[in-house]
Amino acid sequence: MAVTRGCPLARSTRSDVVRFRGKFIDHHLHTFQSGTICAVAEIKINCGQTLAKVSIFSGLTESELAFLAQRAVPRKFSPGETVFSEGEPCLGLYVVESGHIRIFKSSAGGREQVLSIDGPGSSVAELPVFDGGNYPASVTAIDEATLLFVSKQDFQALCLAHPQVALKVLRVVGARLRKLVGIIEELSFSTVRHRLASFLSRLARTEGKRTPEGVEVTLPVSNQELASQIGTVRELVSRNLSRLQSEGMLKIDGRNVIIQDMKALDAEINAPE
Amino acid sequence: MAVTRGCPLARSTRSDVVRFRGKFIDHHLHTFQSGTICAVAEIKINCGQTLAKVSIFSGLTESELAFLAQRAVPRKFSPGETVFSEGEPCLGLYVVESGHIRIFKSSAGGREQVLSIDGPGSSVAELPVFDGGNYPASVTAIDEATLLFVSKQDFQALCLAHPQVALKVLRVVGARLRKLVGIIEELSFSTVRHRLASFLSRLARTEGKRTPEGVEVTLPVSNQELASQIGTVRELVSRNLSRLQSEGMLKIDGRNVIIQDMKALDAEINAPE
DNA sequence: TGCTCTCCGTGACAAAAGTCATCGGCACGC
DNA sequence: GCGTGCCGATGACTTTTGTCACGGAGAGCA
Repeated sequence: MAVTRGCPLARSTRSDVVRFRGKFIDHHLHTFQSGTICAVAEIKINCGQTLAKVSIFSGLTESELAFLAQRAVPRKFSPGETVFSEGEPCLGLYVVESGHIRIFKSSAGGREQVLSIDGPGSSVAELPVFDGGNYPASVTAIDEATLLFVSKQDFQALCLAHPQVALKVLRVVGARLRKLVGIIEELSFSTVRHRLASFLSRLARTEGKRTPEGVEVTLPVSNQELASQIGTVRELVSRNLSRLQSEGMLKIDGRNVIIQDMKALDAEINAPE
Repeated sequence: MAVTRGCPLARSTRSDVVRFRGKFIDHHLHTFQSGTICAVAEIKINCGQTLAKVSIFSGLTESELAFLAQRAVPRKFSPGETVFSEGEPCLGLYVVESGHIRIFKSSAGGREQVLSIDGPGSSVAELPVFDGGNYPASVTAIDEATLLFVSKQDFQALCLAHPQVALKVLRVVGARLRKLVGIIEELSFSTVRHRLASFLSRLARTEGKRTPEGVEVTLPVSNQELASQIGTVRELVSRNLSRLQSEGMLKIDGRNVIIQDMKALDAEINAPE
């Protein structure tokens, strides 16, 4: 219960002005009428365009999007600010317009387990909207982020009126479920070393640069955060990274990692046990 | 990779006649016309009634259920028989008519992690139906079980025609997601001892009998299976049970467990770490 | 009766995970 | 320039987890 870890991922860029804005437009404003505040009205103009890009809303007509845009409430968040917390009653879902969010569970002992990191176009909490329960996990903004809030009622109505949307939601949710099952698999069957190797390999594939020395990647986060993402603690990440380095697979320089032996790393992942 | 564990949960009641029946009506028969085989036609009569009891189909009209019943293909399984395996392309979903099924992942090392145990009225694989991917986990029958197979196409059509069904599916899927998140939480944050205590406590609450000695429960499964359910190995379940016993919380007699100190057990669950 | 299987419990280890404490670096703000 | 906080590395331990190997109980079968 102790633990004052501060907000993970939130770094230098803190801005309390924006934070205030975030607080200002709060949860209970989904009954909010557009146009009362200029800045907000302005954001709304973009909503239609943003919404069209969101996978679950693609395929809706112009006017349907407008309908939705009318009802979507934009909320701004500063890095580390919480969108909602595990256990709170679910009022509606969010769509990420810009920035990134972090969905996670936290333990009594102060540890955190990241379930998903999502960027623009993703929707968050599509599911608790339907089963009536509380939010099963917490969500915070990673960077400066704008989310659109859509109330439970509006969204359910939309799904009834447009079965296509419901099918899209199911598709998205399918992906989410796969991700969760993947996490379970890794936690249940593999070691920290495996998970770390797996993380690095994924990173290398998605954004590694080939250099004569090997594939170069930049760790996007601190060891602490990395630990939360692969389900362990800071120290073990540090130690395992060192170990991989001493075994000659990697070369670490701050957050820069050069994977010298990609084969060995991948072999690590499909290792016997 | 070694491991010849035999089929878990499948016990004495094996019947090869039924197994043959199960194989006979196979995956590719969803184009199957009703009436060609008497026995099957007979089962179909019950389909409508069964389907009405399935949560995702409740609320459909008589004729809609009949429509679905026409297309649903019954398949029988013997204990331990596999319904489908992880990685296979998803052809449709199943509804449990009778018996129980076991959804699980297996590791290269031969370990298994149970994701869910479902009984009559549950649907299985609602999700991969929509996102087009393969089945994310394997499913086997636990006991003698009858499942109804509904093809992807039929089900999608149904959802489009009856948005209510889609919403129901979303509700069901919400529950599934919660369960998965719960598993992740337990795996990530707690020890085998915790998970075991948690399992016992749950069991005691749902089907414990009060006796002068304490709450009496019967373990529904072998230690091996229990291990798969809480994400560990046989030996650890055995050892931890013994330890709880030696600490005076339990009294174990075969699969009969008397929880003498329910308070201590629950304290164990919400323990510091 | 003996054979085979599954199930359960355990001892002996080995390996992995996690805790605690310490140290040095770096950025920021006052 | 100095305190404060986050960050990373690492040593020293403890606990937990997992593996291997064995032995014994009990069911089912030929």
